[in-house]
Amino acid sequence: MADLAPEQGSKEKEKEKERHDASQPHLPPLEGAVGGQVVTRFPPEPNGYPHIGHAKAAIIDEEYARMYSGRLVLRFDDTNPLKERAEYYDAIREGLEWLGVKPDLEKNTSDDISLLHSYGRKLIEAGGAYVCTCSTDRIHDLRGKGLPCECRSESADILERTDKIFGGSYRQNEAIIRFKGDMSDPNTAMRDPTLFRIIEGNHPLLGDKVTLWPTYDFAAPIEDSHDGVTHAMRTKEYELRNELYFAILDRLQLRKPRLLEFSRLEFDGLPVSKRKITPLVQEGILSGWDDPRLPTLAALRRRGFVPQAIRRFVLSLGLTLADTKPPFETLEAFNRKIIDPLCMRLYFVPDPVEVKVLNVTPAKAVLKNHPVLDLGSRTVGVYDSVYISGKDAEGLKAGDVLRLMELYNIRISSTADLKSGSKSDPDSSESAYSPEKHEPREQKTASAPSVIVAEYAGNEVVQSMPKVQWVAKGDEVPFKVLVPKELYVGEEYNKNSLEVIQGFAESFISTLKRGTEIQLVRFGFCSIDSSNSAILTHR
RNA sequence: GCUCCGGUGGUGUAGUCCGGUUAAGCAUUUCGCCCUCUCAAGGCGACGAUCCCGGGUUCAAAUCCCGGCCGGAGCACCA
Repeated sequence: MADLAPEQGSKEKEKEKERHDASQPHLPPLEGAVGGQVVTRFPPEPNGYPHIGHAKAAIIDEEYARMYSGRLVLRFDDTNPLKERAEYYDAIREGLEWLGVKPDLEKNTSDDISLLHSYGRKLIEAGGAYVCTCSTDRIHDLRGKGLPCECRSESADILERTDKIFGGSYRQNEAIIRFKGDMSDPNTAMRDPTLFRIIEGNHPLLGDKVTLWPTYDFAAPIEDSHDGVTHAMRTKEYELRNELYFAILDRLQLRKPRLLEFSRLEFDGLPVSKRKITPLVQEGILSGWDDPRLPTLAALRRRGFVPQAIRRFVLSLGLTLADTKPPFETLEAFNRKIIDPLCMRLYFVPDPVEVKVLNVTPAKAVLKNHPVLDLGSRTVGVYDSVYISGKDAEGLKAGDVLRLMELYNIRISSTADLKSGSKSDPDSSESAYSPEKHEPREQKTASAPSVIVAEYAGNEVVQSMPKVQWVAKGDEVPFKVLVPKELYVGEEYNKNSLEVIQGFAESFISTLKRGTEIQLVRFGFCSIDSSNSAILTHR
């Protein structure tokens, strides 16, 4: 209700307010933070699609920047031409935009390549680094033993070597620049780590003009310092490199940001690693990087998660070093609460079974799109037959009474077909539609009756009466719901990671746009994926 | 192997720095009840942790100290 920031759009203000609502999970205070002067940074490497792990880092970075009215820098850490690709810069930008993370500045580490080079040269000149021409094996070996190599000594040709490496006279693998640390330091990150290496690749932004590339260890501290970052957050696997980070800045006499670590975010069964995902995408087992079984932002989005839920979820995790995998259900709970009031309710019957109702006159049912909120309604004509789900039909016996939601009550007269009707082949679909191409698994159906006969049993809503959703015969459209399961069970790809549930839905469903979030009554929340399919977001 | 970091109910966390005022707050899950023409949301409630273990310091320890156990990370010319 504050009357501040009059120039800001009120809609924008609302959004901002919502996002930082005090009643929602929030982060602890930042040590050493001064209002208006905090600068954080999100430094992804453009080497893949952004996932939930990126979301955690980006959201924390942004929350802190906003919390102290500071600034957020998005810096693409693109110092390895072998891995970066132009499409990934875009994918990351898109992901952030969707998340609602708005950087105040966007830049690339590669923009500063000459700055980085000059600091590299400066470091060598100050005796803080040297050119090493040893083989990778030898370096590895000596590092393990805690012993220095000849290149390290102050010997003669250091100037010559320096000119050579900056002048581009060395080829890939012939020389690197190493930090002069302590070869016997218990922290192996300090045993003369690599600061620059030669990569004769094609950088998406700089092409092949540059071949001497800084490593993350060198670029990160300098960039952070140079970008005015006051609080640099990274995941805890970098902890051992903090010492190096500060040592580099010390020797270069550059301002030191504060460093904070937090644990990585990953879900059980939902691997984030490219090693596990890429092959599945390439082999076509997954539909792409937005396959609903993936923890990528694109997948979460396609599956029906909203950014606000991801933000709340991430904030609820807090800043902790403990390595744990939070339950995916928690994310679902956040999402469910947010989307529930926005989702239209529709009827879908898996495994449809026809119910013919006697003694009834054709009716027009007006179905509410939401039980309590005013989201409008739709009208469905019912002659005398409807479909209900196989599961609801299963236990019925003559005399049972149930309510077809928002229609009328029926009393079962006969389920005779149940017994005579095939106990046979559970995989043969008794419905007219046929499954499309590669469906991993068909919904298994116990012997379902083909037609149940019932009679009209009044229209009174009785609290205790079972209520089931239905689809009018004649109004039905074949519909399938993709149910994403764990992609990996342990180290193994889960062959049943995508279940496909077939059924009938109201024809109205096919008018919905892709990406529309709905709730299939007594089934779950779903994101419309095509005119005849949806993805289960969660129950 | 060496070094570093973690270890609070089924799960994720708050509290730990500045020891007592909560023998442990919140969320999620599960289970009840209420509401309800959904197995959703909402409301209420319940179950559930001797705060990894063992010592020590103290009138008092989840909180401090020591030892151990378990888990993770790093030891790349990746980030």
